Amino acid sequence: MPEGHVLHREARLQSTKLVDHPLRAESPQGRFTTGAEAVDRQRLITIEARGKHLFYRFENDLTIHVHLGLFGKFRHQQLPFPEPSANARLLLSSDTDRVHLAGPTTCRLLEPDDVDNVLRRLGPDPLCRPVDGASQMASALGRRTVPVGRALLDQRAIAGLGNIYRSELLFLAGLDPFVPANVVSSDDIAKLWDLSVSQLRSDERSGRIVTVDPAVVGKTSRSRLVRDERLYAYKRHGEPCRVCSDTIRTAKIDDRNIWWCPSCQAKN
DNA sequence: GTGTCATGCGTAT
DNA sequence: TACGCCTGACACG
Repeated sequence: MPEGHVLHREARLQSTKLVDHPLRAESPQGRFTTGAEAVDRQRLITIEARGKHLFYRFENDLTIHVHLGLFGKFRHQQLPFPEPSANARLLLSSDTDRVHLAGPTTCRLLEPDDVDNVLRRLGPDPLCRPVDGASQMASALGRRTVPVGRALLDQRAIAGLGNIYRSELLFLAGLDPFVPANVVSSDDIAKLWDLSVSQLRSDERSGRIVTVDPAVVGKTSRSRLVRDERLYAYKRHGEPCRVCSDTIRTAKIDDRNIWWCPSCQAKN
C-alpha cells in the first residue's frame, strides 16, 4: 500500500533496527548486485522518507534510493532469517534484523548530488511539516488548469498522495474533483493541506488509511472499523454515500479511477 | 490454472 | 495517449 504514509512508517520502523549498524547488503535477485556491494559492511547513517521516496544514507556518502511503485513491498525479518524470496531485490541485515525488499520500481545507488536532484522534483511533504507547505501547494496548483483531482497526484504540487488519498481528501474537503486546480479557492487549498497533514500523520501511526469518522458508521473508535468501513469514496462505486446516501460515482482521470459523492462534493 | 486489476511513474509516440 | 516494468490478490472456470 505504497502511499506516502507507508514510506514514512517504513523509515521510522527500519531506522530503529538498522541505523548506526554496519549492514550486510545483498541482492539475491541479482538486479542490484553492484549497488549492494558498494554499501556492503558500511554503517547506515539515516533513513529518510520524502513523498513516496526512501533514502538510505551510508557512511561512505553513498545513498540507496527506493521507490516502491505499484508493487514494491518491504518485509521485516528477524533471526533466524528465512530464505529470501527469489525476487528479493535488496536485503539489508544487521546482526539481528533484516529488511527484505521485493518488486520496487526504483532501487538504485545515488551520489549526494543525485539525491538533491530527486528532492528538487518533489513538492512539500505533509509528513515533513514544512511551515510554508500550504502556500507552496497553492502556488503549484494555481498554475494548473487541469482538474484538481488530477493535480493532486502531481508529486511536484504535494508529495506523497496516491490514488486512495486523492479520492478521500477531496471527499473530506467537499470538493468536486473536476474543478480546474487554479479555480479552487486558497481557503480550500489550505484545507486540503491541513487535511493531508492530519490524515497522513494518523495513518502513518496506524499503518492503514482510515478517513471515516467512526460515529458516521455507528462505531466508537477508529480501531473498531472493519475493512469495508474505513473509506468514504475510494472503490465505493454504486454504494450509498456514508454521509448523505447519494450514490458514489466513479470516472477516469488520466486513465486512473477516481470516486466521489456528487452531493457532498458539489463545491467548486 | 488463467486472466485481470491495482495504492506508480518514466519513456516513447 | 500508450506502453513497459515490477508482484500479488482476487474472480472466474
